[in-house]
Order: sequence, then C-alpha cells, then structure tokens
Amino acid sequence: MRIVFMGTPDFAAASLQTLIENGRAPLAVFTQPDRPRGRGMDLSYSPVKELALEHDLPVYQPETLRDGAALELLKSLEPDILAVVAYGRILPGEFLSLPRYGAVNVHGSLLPKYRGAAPIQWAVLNGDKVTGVSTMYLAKEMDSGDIIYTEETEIGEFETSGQLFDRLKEMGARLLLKTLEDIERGTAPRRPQDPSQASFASPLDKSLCPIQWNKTPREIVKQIYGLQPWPVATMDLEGLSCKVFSAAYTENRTEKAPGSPVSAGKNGLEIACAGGETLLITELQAPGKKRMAAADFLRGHPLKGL
RNA sequence: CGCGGGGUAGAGCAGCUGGUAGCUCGUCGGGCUCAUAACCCGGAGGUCGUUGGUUCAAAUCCUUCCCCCGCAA
Repeated sequence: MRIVFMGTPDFAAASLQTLIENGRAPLAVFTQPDRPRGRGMDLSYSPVKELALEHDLPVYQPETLRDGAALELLKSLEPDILAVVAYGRILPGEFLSLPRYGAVNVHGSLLPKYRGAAPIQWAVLNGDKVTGVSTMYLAKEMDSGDIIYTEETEIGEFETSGQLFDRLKEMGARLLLKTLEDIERGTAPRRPQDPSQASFASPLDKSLCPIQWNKTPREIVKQIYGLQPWPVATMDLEGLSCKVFSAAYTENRTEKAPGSPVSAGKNGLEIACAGGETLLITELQAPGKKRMAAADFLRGHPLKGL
C-alpha cells in the first residue's frame, strides 16, 4: 500500500515511527515548513521531519495546500491512502478524495467527544476518568469523519496532559497501524459519528492559567495537571506570578476565605479552597527561577499572612 | 544578533548608591521535654558562575565567555 504521511509535531512522529518500524514506511512525508522557534529563534525542523530525514524519506513542506502545486505533487505520488496525524492544516477536499482509500486520521479523544485542537488537555481539565484515541476517515468538517477504531485508557488522578499525551501518541500509533492494515485487508469497520454527542476542545490559552481558589480542590488539581506542560496554572505569591506544577489533597478544613494561605511548611503551601477544603501546593516556579519544591520557595519567601 | 529575568554556604533567598558576606531551612554537637517537623545553646560549611579591567579596596562598577529560566514561536 502506497502511504503518504502528513504530520508535524511529536504526536505525529510517534505514528510515523511505528509505521516505519512495522514495514509500513510511507513513500513521502508532508510536514509544516521549518519555523524559527525556541530561545534565539533558530530555525528548526519539526519532529516529523527529523524522523523522516533519519530514514531517508522524501519530505515535502508546502507553505499552502491550496495553490494547486501541492495537489499536483500529491497526484504524482499516486498514494493509495493518506495517513494524517496532527498535520497542522485543514486538507482541501480534493486531497481527501484523491487516494483510493481516502485519508485517515488519528485523534486524541474518544470521538465524537472533544473534536478540535486540544482534546487530550480538555479531557484532563474536565476531570474525565477515561479518554482514548480514535482513528477516522477525514471529512470536510473538522474531526467529524466516520470512526474506524477507538481505544480507551484511564486518566490518572495526578496525570498531566503531557504524560497522557505521551501515552496516547503511542496508542494512536498502534491504532493507526492496525487501521491501515485492516483497510488494506478490507476488514476495517466504518461507523458514523453521532453529531448529538459531539463536543469541541478549543485550543488552550493563558486565560485558563490563574487558579480560581473558589473552586473545589479536585477542580484545581485538574487545572494544574491539565495545563502541563503548557501553559501551566498560576497563582500569586508575594506579588509574584508563580507557576504551579504539583499539588496534593488534604484532610484539613479551614474557616479562611478561598485563596488564603492556611499553612506553610516542609510539606508545601496549603491554600483554602471552596467549602472550607484546602489544597497543598507542593511544587511551583517563580519568575526567572527554576521549578522547585514549594518548601524550597518558602525558605526564601516567608509568607506574611501566616 | 527577537524581548526579558537570574547565577552568593547542601536548599531557598538578602546584600549589589564599593571596604574580604548575612537570613531561613537543612546538617553536626549539646541541652530541655513523656514526646515532637517544637524550643534553647554552640559548631561546620562560601575562591560571591567565568575572564579581564577600574580602584588603596569589588559579591557590589565596566568587560569576555559559560549555564539556567520566562516570553515569543
């Protein structure tokens, strides 16, 4: 089967890796153009490009798919199927209908739930206990195509989006491999999504970061872990906007108003939440500093309110 | 040269309008206590990231390089 792979970030590279390892190396790889990134704004390759180059796969990085050139290029490759994983662009309809088997996609949620850009993060943020990955046929509307396979996994109570991301990218990679094999074999199922069950996972942004202490401890925990590795929950301490990385539940109750410090010690910084419950902040990062245990921070920044 | 913050005892910080360094925690020893992550007394531990310079004198001013971090992508 002649596969053309389209993908860009880490999540996509995992799928590409699995295809290569299992003798399904694509005949060409599309990925987003090199962009300046990182400190110093150096030009860098996407993870997919790095991997493709390692395996001497042809790499194409069109700036746009809509100028005709990209479509001609794809035609010349005569693919049987497009494997699209977090490519970063909407594919024009002609791309989807060109290959014999169409285009399949890996998505980090149990569709139709969490269509869109940040399905994994929203599953964590919303406190879901279970999520998963899906493979589907690409359709014009984002993430609305017919489902081929899904696979579930539990979300750990203190699992970050990043950790879940790493697990799901591997699950997604295996599911993609199975999907491609079964499509070629003619045994792949195809099930339309139930639009009434669809939800949309919008991209994350920094407005989600400040911790609202009038929420419950679990809601805040989910915010803290769901916003990692980016953009990271924040709280104000001594006038500093600190990133918050880890927290633990407590048995304590307090009369203090939500957001008030309740105790500060070697275990961390205890803050009042909704309903008199408290949350223990155990790891944070002050501006310009490294991430550190809350107890370490407290040594150099004794709180006045206690 | 994309913008910015920072590198001072094991840890986290202060000192930075120049005169060989201080706080909290930890650590070691002793004391108190039924007991303690409590308290008291005492001790150890730092070439102040690196290079060169200014100066009678620099952690403190200027300079080279290294490293860490945030923003932005």
